[in-house]
Amino acid sequence: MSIRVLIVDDQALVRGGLAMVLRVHGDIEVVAEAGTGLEAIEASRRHRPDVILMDIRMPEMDGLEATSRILAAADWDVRVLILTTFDPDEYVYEALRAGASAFVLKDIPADQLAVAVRTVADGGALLAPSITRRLISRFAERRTVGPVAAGRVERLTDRERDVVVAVARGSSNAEIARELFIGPATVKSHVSSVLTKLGLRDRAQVVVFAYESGLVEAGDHDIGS
Amino acid sequence: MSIRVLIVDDQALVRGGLAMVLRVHGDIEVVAEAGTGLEAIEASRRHRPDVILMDIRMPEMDGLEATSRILAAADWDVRVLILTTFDPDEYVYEALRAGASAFVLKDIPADQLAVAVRTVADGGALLAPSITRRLISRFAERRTVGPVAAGRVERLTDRERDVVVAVARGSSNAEIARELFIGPATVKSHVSSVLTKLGLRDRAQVVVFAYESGLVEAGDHDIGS
DNA sequence: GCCGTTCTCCGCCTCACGGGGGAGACGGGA
DNA sequence: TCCCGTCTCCCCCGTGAGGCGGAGAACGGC
Repeated sequence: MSIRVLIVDDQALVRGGLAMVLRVHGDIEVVAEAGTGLEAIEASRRHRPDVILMDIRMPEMDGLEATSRILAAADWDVRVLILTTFDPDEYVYEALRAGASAFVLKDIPADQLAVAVRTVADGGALLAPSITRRLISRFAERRTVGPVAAGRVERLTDRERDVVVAVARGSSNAEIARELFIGPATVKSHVSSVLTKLGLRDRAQVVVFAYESGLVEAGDHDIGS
Repeated sequence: MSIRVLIVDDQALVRGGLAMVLRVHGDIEVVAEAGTGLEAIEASRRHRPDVILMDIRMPEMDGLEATSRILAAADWDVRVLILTTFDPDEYVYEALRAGASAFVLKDIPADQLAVAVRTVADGGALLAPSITRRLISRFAERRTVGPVAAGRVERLTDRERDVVVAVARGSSNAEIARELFIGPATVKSHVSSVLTKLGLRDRAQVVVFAYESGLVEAGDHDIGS
């Protein structure tokens, strides 16, 4: 059971090179090639590949757009591996949002490319080391050194932190009072000292602070219930 | 110039195996081994390795704690590669926050481990495919399907979105008016329609909405200037 | 014992915020 | 042509929010 691959790149030479590199592996089969985003959509529908090697910069429709369209319309199991020359941030994040499973640079060694294809086909994901680095640091800075925020969170007392978290859920003072089993006046005084200690103006800024400092994280809770 | 590696694992057999696997590569040199977190700190200080292969579960002090302590105290260039058996979420995120450059599972093929060590030593980062997958999906879901938020953002007009973003930076109505070159009354009416359309109560909840829906993201801007 | 911190709560005052309602201008679509 | 959505702006009014000042109780350290 070989891995069926579709190669998408506007340069025929690149397509040929990739196909040649992959064909030497017995478990990988290049079933089609495409030179534009539109062709990629058409080819993927007809050949139903397991993995698509997708370039980004292409005429007619770029690889990111093609990726989201293919994934949105696919009724079979297909994964997209973005293969590009440069690694500008926007592309990476857009690609991940588009649903790509991998983002590797074209300077990848030939044997590593086959590994990447297998990894993706197996349901895994894979990023170029430099990109992984950025993604990690972007993720890691969340809880560690929020910009101005850092170094001020610890000045808050436990109770004040409770209040901040509640405020960051969108609760009013009265609601917070009920949640924490204290009087509304107490909530107000906690909020006041929080505002003073953090140099903020109102509860809206407290919410911003909570997210930026990592005290709460997007996805932690719901809104609008 | 070989890569100097410190191996940290509480099981001597595992340490030996890893050392053996790595030693066959001419460019990698195992300079020391440690069996606990405390030993790891001591050994890293003495041998100043380029890369540390770090297990998580260990007596005395676990690998995550040891990682952050080593990285915090290090005055030379050292990177940590977390090498563990399982892949529970908490560990991954804690490891990334602790400053690890890589997180790979022990079922990694021997030759891939050497690749991982070289990647990390080169300043890159690397995650096990399954973990990359989770990190990506965790990242991707931000802008796509914010819980209740999703499906409501698009009901906002362009101008209303502008206002929401401004509110989510912690701006007051007067400030937003200056930022957008419109009257304060106009800002109020935009904010009002936003509150109505989204079923929210006040601007604090708008901030929550903005973060939860991905309209703004932690790290996008500063607070407290 | 005294002092500092934290948590709890009270009042008073001011004002930005948000609801309600209305209105004129512009542009696109029926 | 008329209608609708959007953007702009205005009024009044009630209230929640936040600043300021004060106070008592519990706890722990000196």
